[in-house]
Amino acid sequence: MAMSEESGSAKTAIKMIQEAGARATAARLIVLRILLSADHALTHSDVEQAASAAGDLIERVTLYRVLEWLVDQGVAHKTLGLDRVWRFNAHHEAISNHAHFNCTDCGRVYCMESLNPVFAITLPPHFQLQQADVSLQGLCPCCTD
Amino acid sequence: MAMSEESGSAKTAIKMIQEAGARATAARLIVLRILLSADHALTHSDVEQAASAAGDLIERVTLYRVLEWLVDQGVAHKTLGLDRVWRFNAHHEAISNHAHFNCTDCGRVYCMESLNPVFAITLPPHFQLQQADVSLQGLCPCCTD
DNA sequence: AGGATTAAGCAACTCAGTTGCGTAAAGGTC
DNA sequence: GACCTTTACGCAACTGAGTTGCTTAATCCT
Repeated sequence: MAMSEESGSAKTAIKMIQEAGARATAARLIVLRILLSADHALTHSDVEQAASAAGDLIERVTLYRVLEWLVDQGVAHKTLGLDRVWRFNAHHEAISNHAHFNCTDCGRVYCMESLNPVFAITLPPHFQLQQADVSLQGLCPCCTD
Repeated sequence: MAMSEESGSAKTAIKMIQEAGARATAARLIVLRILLSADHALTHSDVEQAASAAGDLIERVTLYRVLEWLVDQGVAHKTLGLDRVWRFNAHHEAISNHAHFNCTDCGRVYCMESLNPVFAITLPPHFQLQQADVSLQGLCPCCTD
């Protein structure tokens, strides 16, 4: 697996991984760099294609494990699209609970980082709330007429 | 496929199907009856097991098609669980947009019918909102210590 | 009851994600 | 810098939800 010379965002990627106290392997750097530079959440195969387009071939299973690992480390997070496919996203700064926007046309998923809606919830008895997510559906900029 | 005698909820099921202007087949009645009597959203295999427990064997593909059909008719609706499995639910009365509660322990999904949170959303430019869903995570009554 | 329409049933398939295990790479130690 | 332990990669085979095509059977309208 060829490692190209480090760019600005790659350094950040290395830092993020090393701060997690783990090995900065080629696959992890490549994947994290791709996630960081994307403007929307990427599927496994999106990442695979992006890597391959850059000349980096990443093995299927490795990619699954890297993505899962990034989520476990808190470096990335994942959302389930309406097509039952996980999509991954990474951010330079830790962001709080935020909404996701699913495009009903192209299927892309966007993180609405600044969108943290406040709403009051009163659950039925014996339900213990841990987290609340907002999922938005509509048309993304690429798909608006 | 054996049809047992009609109970109260089954009549409603028949009505709901006939009002959709379609054939009230055995499979559709059985499935709809099961969905109506459940207190939480059911997976394909939940329905299959419930039917089989009642002595009604429903073919895999038929079940998929019935569930999909019920959703298309607006009689049932479906939500994606965190395990990437669709869960189905039916209600005697049409209910508006509502939140879903995902139990992080047992995986069950509950419709919070009376829970229709209001929140203000301002999207980035060129995003067109069509729908907003709220997904809750936590412990359900079965799983609370 | 008869006949056109529509759904059920079966088999084979797709596709995202997983598991097990042997090999290779990372990074600390001498 | 070479060595060694730990950890990740790579490969193959598997799982399980959901789909598709096509034949047979059931529904229900007249």
